[in-house]
Amino acid sequence: MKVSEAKQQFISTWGAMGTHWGINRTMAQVHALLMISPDPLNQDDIMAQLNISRGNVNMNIRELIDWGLVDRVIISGERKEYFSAEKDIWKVATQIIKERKKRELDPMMKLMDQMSKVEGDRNDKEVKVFLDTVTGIQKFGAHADDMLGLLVKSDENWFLSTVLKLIK
Amino acid sequence: MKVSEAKQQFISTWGAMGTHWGINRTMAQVHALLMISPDPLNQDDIMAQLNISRGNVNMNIRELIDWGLVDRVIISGERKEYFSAEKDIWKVATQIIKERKKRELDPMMKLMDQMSKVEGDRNDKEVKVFLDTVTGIQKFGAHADDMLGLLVKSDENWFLSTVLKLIK
DNA sequence: AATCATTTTCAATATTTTTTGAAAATTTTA
DNA sequence: TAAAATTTTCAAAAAATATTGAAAATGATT
Repeated sequence: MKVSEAKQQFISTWGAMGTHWGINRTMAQVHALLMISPDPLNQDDIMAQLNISRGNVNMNIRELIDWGLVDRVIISGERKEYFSAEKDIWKVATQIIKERKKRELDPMMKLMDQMSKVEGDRNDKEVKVFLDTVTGIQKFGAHADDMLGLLVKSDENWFLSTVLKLIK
Repeated sequence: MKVSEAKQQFISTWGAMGTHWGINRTMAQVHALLMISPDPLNQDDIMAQLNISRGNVNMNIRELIDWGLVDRVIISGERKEYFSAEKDIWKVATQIIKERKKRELDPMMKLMDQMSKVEGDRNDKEVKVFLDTVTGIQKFGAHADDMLGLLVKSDENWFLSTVLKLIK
């Protein structure tokens, strides 16, 4: 496989993967493109490479910056804005996990807290099953939280790799 | 908050959460409804509770069965089919993780393997950055795999909770 | 085997999400 | 400060996705 071909494939796959994870296909493609670009790109570069409109590039880039996955880069002597993506995949993952936790897990857990205070007779089967589900999610959430923290740290932790293999 | 109100809220939140994770809103709602239902429900029950058509219920139930999250239940004396969802949230999570790994992570890693064999000069910056990205994803994927295995097992493993807290 | 009950399918429709592109806003240059 | 370059916005159009509902298929009962 040639490099140019492989790059196309990479971008397209990363985009498809994005849709499975609740991320806009184009946003994921822009991200992929920037990850494998040795140098920062500007809006026109991205438009040309992905065959999409200026407005589309602009919106998705903004979103990527919002997620902390892409940075604006100033190139001296250049008038246009350039963009580059974090290339260390660990940092990318860490960033995504942090954001999703903040945007999704935290609010969900807050809601579960409220729901666990629901009024009703605990001997009622309806109420019991509902509360059990809520409590289960709460416990799971706390654990998942620890787990994600662990994933983020495990890269740098020599001890952990050993433990992981051991338990597996 | 009253139970009926809380249930509605739960279903709606679980549905919204689903869309963030690449899951059809209705499918997530049906799942939520079944999780908090003390007894199995049939198609008509689900239609009534969620205000959706028969065809829609049918398709989403089938998908949930496909994911291993819902089971058909035979109720003796009843002619209709009934459905129930796994209520242990750990089993639910385990099942989802297993399925997503199989459907998404595994094929992605296979593709990365192919891409790592791309032809081209490794001194070329273009090629180098591309290969570094691919390699990074491969390493991350392997690690994430271990990690998911760990998450799945950690529920039953007394030792792990300690380690988790320790490292945090 | 005919009738009734239930489930499944799928073309048509509705809804949601994404994309476009031109106008407006902003920034830079002269 | 006017003109040129660039970025941003957002209403309208296009595309993708989800939903409906009625007809067909399947299964159960008499």
